[in-house]
Amino acid sequence: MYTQPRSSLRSPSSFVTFRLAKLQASLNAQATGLLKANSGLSLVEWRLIQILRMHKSASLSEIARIVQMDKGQLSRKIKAMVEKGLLRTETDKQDQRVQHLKLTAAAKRLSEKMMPTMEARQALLLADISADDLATFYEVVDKLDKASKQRNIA
Amino acid sequence: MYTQPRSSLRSPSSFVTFRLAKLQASLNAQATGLLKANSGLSLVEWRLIQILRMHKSASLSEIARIVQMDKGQLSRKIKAMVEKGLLRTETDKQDQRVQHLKLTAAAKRLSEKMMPTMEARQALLLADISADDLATFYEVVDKLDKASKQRNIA
DNA sequence: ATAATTTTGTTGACCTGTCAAATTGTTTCG
DNA sequence: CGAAACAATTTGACAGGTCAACAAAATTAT
Repeated sequence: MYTQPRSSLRSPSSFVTFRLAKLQASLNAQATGLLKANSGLSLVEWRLIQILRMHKSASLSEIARIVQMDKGQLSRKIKAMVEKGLLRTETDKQDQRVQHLKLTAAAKRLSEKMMPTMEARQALLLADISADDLATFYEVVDKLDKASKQRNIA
Repeated sequence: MYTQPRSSLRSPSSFVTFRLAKLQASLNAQATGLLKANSGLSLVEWRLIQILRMHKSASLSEIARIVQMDKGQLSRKIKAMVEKGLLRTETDKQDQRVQHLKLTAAAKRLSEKMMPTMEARQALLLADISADDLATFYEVVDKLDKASKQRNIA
């Protein structure tokens, strides 16, 4: 017996992706606002700083792999951050193409300063959500992520 | 007794928002690819067409409210879509500022043509997800959405 | 009626995200 | 060695998204 697709597409908002897109926009606006008000950092800058806080030093390509961010965008962003005094670059001794990126003291200070706010935000976001529900949520996110990699449909 | 924040922020990828951002990028790429291959529509065009399929006729401001999209972006997009022959505009009789937007036959044909693919995609995305898990997922999305509207933190 | 306010839509400026081509340095292999 | 293949980064072009200023029309308040 044939059953209707679970979420019929009569309404655009029933597309999973519509809802996620709206959520994403809202989350971005919130984070961008907090960062701007408290540190002057952009969202991308904040993310790069967090990556480098973890990895101490990484090259553009490594970062691109880790966050799945576009190389081109990264290249430009890094250039700007070096000019703003947030990053230092060191050319690799063996391979002169690769630049190792490191945080400057200024970037570390800004990161320290923002961290409580960003953790408070994360806590606020998750406040009403039970551990079980959150686990289920992440499972679904992972499944969607996997399915979204598939490029041949119909 | 104090417990660690549920998701400690040692790793950037533990931010809910990191994961959602990556998922979003992947979903967008998938949809954009399908649309381009099968119809030449952009993602935004597809979304606007779906909104108008539901509402028959709507003004720019109404759409902006429905999808929470920027007025400026909409204005330009609509102009382009009128030029491409996807939309018609009709000036309101009572209020000469408002333009009612309607789909052209061409837009409806394209939408019909794409719909099976987009429904198949939606089905693929949700294939492995139980109804219960999906419900939980949507609940969490709604909670995140609400929390993301809060602008004063810390 | 008319001045002040609000609403609708347009425009300019600017940032982010994606794709592809170009550049430069490194490695592989005949 | 030297040509071809490969990898890291840069650049150009363009779509998407956000913000703020603006003009025109409508509403309201006096």
